[in-house]
Amino acid sequence: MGATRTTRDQWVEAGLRALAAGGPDAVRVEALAKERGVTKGGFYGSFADREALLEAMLDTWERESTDEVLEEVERAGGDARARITRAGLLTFSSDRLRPIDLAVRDWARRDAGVAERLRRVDNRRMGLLRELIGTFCEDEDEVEARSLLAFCMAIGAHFLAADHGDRTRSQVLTRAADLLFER
Amino acid sequence: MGATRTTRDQWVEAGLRALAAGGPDAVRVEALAKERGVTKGGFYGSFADREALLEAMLDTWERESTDEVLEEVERAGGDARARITRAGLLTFSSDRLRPIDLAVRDWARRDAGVAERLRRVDNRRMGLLRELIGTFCEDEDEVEARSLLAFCMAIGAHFLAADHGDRTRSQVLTRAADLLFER
DNA sequence: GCAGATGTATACGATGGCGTATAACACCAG
DNA sequence: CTGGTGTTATACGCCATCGTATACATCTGC
Repeated sequence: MGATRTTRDQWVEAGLRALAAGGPDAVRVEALAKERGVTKGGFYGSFADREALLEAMLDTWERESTDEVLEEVERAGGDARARITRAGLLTFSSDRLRPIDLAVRDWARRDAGVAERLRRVDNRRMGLLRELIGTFCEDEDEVEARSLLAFCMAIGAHFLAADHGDRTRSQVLTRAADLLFER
Repeated sequence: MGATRTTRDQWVEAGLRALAAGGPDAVRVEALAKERGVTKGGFYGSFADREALLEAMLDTWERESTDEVLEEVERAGGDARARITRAGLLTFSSDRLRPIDLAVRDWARRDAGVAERLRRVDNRRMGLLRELIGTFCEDEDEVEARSLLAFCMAIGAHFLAADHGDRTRSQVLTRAADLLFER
C-alpha cells in the first residue's frame, strides 16, 4: 500500500477543485499535476486516462452528496424545517460541495452519464424534502409542488443574478422559505 | 454591403449554437468554420479575435432576452398571470433562448463580465415579475419572495433531475405556479 | 469590363493538451 | 543490502486550436 507522493485520492481531490472552479473542461491532467508541483508522469499509474479520473470524481461527489449529507442530517436531528435547512446548508452553503454541485448540474445537460448520476442524487434529496414537508402539509400534490419549489430555490438562487433593492438576498430567501415551509 | 458568404451575424449565430450545446469552451473558431463548411480564413475579417466573437454573442443574447421578450409580452397583453407565463415561455421554453440562457448562467459563475450582463438581464425580468405579482399581492416583502421563487422555479427546473413518481414535471410545475400566482 | 472590398483557402509558427515509453528515484519488506 | 513497488521526470508523437500572412475568388459599383 505504498502511497508516498500523490495518491489516487489526491488526484480526485485536485480534479474536483478544478471542476468546481472551471467546469469539466478545466479538468486537465497536466494542469492538475502542475498545481501539485509534479509532472503528469505518475497520473497514469492511478488512472487509465482522463476519463477514468472524471468517473472517480463523480463517484466521490455522489457519495459525499447523498450518504454523508443524509447521515449528518439524521445525526443532528431537529424538526422538519430544521432538517431541511440543515440538508440545504450542507450542500448549498458548503464551499466544497456547492460549486461542485452547480458544475455537475451544468455538465449533466450535455452528458447523459452525468445526468443519470444527478438524477439519483436529486431523487434522494427530493425524497427527504417530500418526507419532511409531508409532516405538516396534507395534500400530496401540494407536498410535491412545495418540494420542487424548495429544491429549485436552493439551486436557482445560485444561478440568479438579480438584486432586491433594499433587501438582501438572504432576507428574501428567508421570506420565501416561510411561504414554503409553513401551513 | 457585400455579404455573400459568411457574415458577422452568421458567425455570432453559429457561436450561440455552440455555446448552447457545449458551453463557452465549445465556441472554437475553427470548429464553427468547419460547421459552416468553410475555413477560418474570413473570420478574422469580422472579428479581432475569439474574444470579440464572445462579446458579440453576449450582445445579441442580451438584446433578445430583454427587449425582444418584453416587447412581445406587452404586445400580446393579458392579465398578470398570462403575461408572466408568456415571459417564461418565451425564454425558458424556446429551443433557441433556453439553452443559451442556461449556459450563460453557468458561465457567469466564472466570468465577472458575463455576471454583470446577467445581472442586468435578470433585474429586468425580476422587475416584470414584481410588477405583475404586485397586482394581486399586497405585502411588498411577499411580492419579492414570490418573484424570487417564480424565477428560481423557471431556472431551477432545468437544472434539476429529480422524478415525481406518477406525476409529470409539468403537472408539478403547474401546481407550484398555483401556489405562487394566487392569493 | 475593371478596381476595390469582402470572403476564402492554404500554410505557418506557437501553444497546450493527451497518452506512451523509459529511466531514475524513493521507500518498504525481507 | 537487495529487490519490488510505486511515484516521478523527461522526451516523444499526435492532434486541436489560436492568430497571422498571403494569394485566390467573387461580388459590387462604376
